[in-house]
Amino acid sequence: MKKENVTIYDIAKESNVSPATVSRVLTGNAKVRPKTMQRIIDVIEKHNFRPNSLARSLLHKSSKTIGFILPDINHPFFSTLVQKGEAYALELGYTTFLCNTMNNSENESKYLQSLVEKQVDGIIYLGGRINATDTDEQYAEEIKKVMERVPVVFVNGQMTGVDAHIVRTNEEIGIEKLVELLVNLNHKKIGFLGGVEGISSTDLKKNTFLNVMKNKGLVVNSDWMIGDGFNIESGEEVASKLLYLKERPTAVICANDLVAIGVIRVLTKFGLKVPDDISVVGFDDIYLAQYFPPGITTVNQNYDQLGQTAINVLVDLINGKEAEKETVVPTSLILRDSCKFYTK
Amino acid sequence: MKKENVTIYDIAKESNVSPATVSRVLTGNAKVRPKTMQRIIDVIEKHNFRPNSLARSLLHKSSKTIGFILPDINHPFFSTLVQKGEAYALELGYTTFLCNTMNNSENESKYLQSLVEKQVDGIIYLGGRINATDTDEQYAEEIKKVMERVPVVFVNGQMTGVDAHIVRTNEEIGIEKLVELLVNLNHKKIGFLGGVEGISSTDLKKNTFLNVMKNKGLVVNSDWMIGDGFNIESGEEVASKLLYLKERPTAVICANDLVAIGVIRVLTKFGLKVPDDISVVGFDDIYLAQYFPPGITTVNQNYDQLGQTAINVLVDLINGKEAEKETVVPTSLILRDSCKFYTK
DNA sequence: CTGTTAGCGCGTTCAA
DNA sequence: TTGAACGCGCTAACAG
Repeated sequence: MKKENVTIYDIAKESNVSPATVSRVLTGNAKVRPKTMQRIIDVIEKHNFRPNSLARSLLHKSSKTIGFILPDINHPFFSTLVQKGEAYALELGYTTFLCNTMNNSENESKYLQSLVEKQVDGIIYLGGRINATDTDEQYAEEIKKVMERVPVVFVNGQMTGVDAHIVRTNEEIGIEKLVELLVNLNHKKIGFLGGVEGISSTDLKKNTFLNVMKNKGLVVNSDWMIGDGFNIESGEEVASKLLYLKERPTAVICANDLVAIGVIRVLTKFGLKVPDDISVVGFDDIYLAQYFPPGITTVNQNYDQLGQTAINVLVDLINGKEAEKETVVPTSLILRDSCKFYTK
Repeated sequence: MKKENVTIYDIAKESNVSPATVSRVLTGNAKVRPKTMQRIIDVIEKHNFRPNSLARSLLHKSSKTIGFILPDINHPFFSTLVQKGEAYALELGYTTFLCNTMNNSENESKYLQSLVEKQVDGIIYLGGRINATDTDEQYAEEIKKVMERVPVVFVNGQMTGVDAHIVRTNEEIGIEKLVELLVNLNHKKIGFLGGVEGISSTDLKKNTFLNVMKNKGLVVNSDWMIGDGFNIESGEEVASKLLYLKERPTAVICANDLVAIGVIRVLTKFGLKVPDDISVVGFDDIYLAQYFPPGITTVNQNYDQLGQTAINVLVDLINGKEAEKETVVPTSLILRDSCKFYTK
């Protein structure tokens, strides 16, 4: 099935010019006599010739390619973010490699290697290892070695001991806004559901939640901070535990919208109405949040800005420019119908 | 920001061997004295050296890379399918380029070019241009030129005049099963909602629907075949039109699950209960179908098999083997709670 | 078992 | 305005 490759030599020969002239036409880097140019273009079109970007990249030591490492392309948070980043990178002349690790740490290593070998100009790192609150020493070493060769930007993550550029959502303020909303709605018993201990975004959200509650003089029952996961199933699981409690919270903040969906499902199934009997809020503002009944009040991730900023920082790094070490992207509260004034 | 590249020459020099020997330990293609090997490995590790796969691919004329062209990575059908295909390709030693065209035909051209230039070994084509019932002549020419250089597999699509290998879902049987289910549930007034005219999968589904209905001796009111789109919004829109009809269908088949979700939302909002007042079924069995209340009866796409088959066919083509010109992947009916026996 | 060499396809000197 | 020649990093073929 080998198809013979047409090269600039073939084009050159057929056009009675040198390969260098063909190259000039291709790149537009130098003047070529219009007549000659036209002749060459005709031959190129005739053979449907495309230059080999491998050879070009080899020469330039730049592939105009950015790699994305992400844990799960099926999770709407990541797919949305990646899409925004990709679109913007394309505008800037970069194509992208999407590396979906499927939440598998081994795959992260493989892909990291692969991206280096493929000579990407930069890497955007999302989730996975950089989401652990306690950094694994070995992983840190690995990424540091990668960073010696290729600039890397972490999105919503960090690794202790790794001096990477970071772009992140302001999750603290997001949680703060949610708590304040619920408190304004007269809720005093508020819980936090879902997430995974040891994952930095969860830990950060939980800590922020506890702090804000404390500042408001509100007590958090430890039974109200449970859950283990980021998907709908884990939301269902945690909600069913909630049902057995003698004293239930009147409102819950969920680690993300998927968890909120799971929680709402189970509560509804067992006869509790959202928001009438219990208020539920999420985080991320995924596409579904507006459509899942009753419409989920949540915190918008500002996907556009997050994606573009990450790319901007990375491209600056690629070009040897200075860049902010840490950029924090603001969030906004999205009010829908999953929470309500508490009247008791 | 240029980081100087370590090459096998540097490694060779420092290990007091020739570049060829370094290459041998890298590839494992020939024997090297263990002691020498160890010395080389040490130097490689010391410098954290990784071979440049660009150079390697240039030499081998094979990049061990597969490109995916897809219209929308945010659509769960595509993201799920791509994920399955990608995972399987990885097992076979191929990394993948994901090219998300964002439903933009220009981007399809760009990415097609880009993949050829990047010397991918093969291309999996999903959606977009190959989904048009009537093929655009120009697009056909373009893809034919690509196919002269790189093997291409179409998934759930086709182009008249383009002799491509195709792997597709058995959408006809899927629709047939849905109609039969509804008829067995005593429904006689059945509609088809959503989809876009001129998109082959829609046209195919609609035609199959009409044929099966005819064979059952059932009449389809043309007011019951409406809609324009594949997302939740379009489902909402079409459902609101349904509400104004004097005579409404007692059951509707939706072009996909997202449309079904939109339809259910609006019907519910206006006081019609699903499935009590009207039965609604979808297509694709996306992740959400089981979770969106009341749980959507649908047709499973068999993502694993679809993805793996596509990759298998493509890899066969890459290796110059014969492959089935068209492979049809079976579907299965997934029964949930969005339809019900009609009792009037 | 190891070294030398050539060439994959391209773009950029330098020289004409 | 054009051409000749080199080298990007790697590996296969050939010698030794």
